[in-house]
Amino acid sequence: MSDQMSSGLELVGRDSGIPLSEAVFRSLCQALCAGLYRPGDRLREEEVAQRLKVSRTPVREALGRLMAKGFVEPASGRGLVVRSLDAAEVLELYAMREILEGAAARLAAQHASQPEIDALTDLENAFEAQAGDTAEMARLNRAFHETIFRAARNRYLDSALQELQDGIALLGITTFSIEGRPATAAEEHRNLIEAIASRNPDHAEKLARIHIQEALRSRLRLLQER
Amino acid sequence: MSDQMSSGLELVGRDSGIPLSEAVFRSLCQALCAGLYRPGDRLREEEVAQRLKVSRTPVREALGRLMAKGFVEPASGRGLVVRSLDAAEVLELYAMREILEGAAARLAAQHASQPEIDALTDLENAFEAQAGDTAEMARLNRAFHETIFRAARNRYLDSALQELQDGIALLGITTFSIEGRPATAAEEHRNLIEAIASRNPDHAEKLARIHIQEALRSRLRLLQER
DNA sequence: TCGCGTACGGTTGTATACGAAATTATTCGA
DNA sequence: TCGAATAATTTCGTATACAACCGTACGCGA
Repeated sequence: MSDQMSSGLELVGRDSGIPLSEAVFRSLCQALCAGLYRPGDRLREEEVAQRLKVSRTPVREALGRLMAKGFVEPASGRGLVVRSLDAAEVLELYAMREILEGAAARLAAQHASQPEIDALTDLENAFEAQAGDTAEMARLNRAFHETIFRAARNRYLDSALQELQDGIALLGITTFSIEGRPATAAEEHRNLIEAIASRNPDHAEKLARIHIQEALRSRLRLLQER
Repeated sequence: MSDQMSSGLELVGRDSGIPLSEAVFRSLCQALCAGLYRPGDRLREEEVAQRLKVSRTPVREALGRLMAKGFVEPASGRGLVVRSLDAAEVLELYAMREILEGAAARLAAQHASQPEIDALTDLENAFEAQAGDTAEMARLNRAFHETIFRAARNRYLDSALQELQDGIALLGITTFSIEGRPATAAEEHRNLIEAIASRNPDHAEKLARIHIQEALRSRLRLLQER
């Protein structure tokens, strides 16, 4: 634990030569993913500026980017509010993910280099070595999928998938907290790696789509038990 | 022709209650698509601000959004420059479009309402009624595709496809200036409408993918004859 | 003549100040 | 007591001013 947890919302990476607005943006992303701001919460420029001890200008820039990403939306006269994904949007998000992850797996089976395939195996081993640490599992899982994205050799596909991943991170708690989900996901990952390594695009796409469908099942179970 | 062509870059929609930064953003998008700024051109905040007769603040916000869309990129010390798509990127763009348009057509075959199918037919009729006006053909073509996007009932898919369309608009001249391309496209459109109307997802996806592949062929022919 | 260092100009990054619009609270009247 | 109108406050949108950074060009020395 950091000794300066305070009320959260710490300015990240101020030491580096990155612009302040970038640091503010990252801080807000982090705060949103950490659940520091819950959906429906107001997000006022002045308040954020004061908490981060910067002026409104860089805050404004960061909020603009957050709005472009769809994380927050304007609430007439009351500043911005953190958006929440309704049930329909969750379904659409996973439907889109199925399309894109399927396509990425197909392309990865065609274009992945041997080092990339090795990296997938390494990440998967690390993933399975993690027992109960869901946060670390989520991190490794994301790294695994991002490796596939890059292996697909299409920057538009890559950035679209990154966007979706961010949207999922916004949903909060990961599905790996569900009993048995990590083991199932691990097996799906292993099969997918094998399909990619054996250069079988059709099979890779099919397995990736099934993987996302299973992830959706877990997600819905998680949402409904609230 | 407008009587105020001047040197271009007119501030659009200032009368409405939209924020200035939004108006600046639209103006710049328009200018970019119109080829007023060519790839490689510098885009300085101060210069744009003066030409639009606003301060740097809203210009800065607009340029930030343009950068997020990948239309411009920072050139250290020299402001921003308009990005150009190299050959590899064009291929990736169309590959991504094939994936997404295919998925959209599939979903549209499942979810399109009768009014939407009628709208597609109307737009296609209007498209074929246009003889030589390539600009109007491009507009109708985009409306046609956007109707399919919406009919797919997935807002993530829709926004991703809109982004790609913007990227294509950035390429400049449309492929409809090629001899015979409008007629070919029209036939592909008709076949696609029929597949959607007869609720055949597999066929709709296949036809949409072929349509994009043909569009890419035309695009490459256009690029190579420079 | 070539290389290095310094100085200058240009460009963005950030802060602060002002104005407009919308919302909310309060008060007055019925 | 309830409704409507007005005033006050909050919040954003825009402008302007200042500071820091990065290239570039010029000059000096080897």
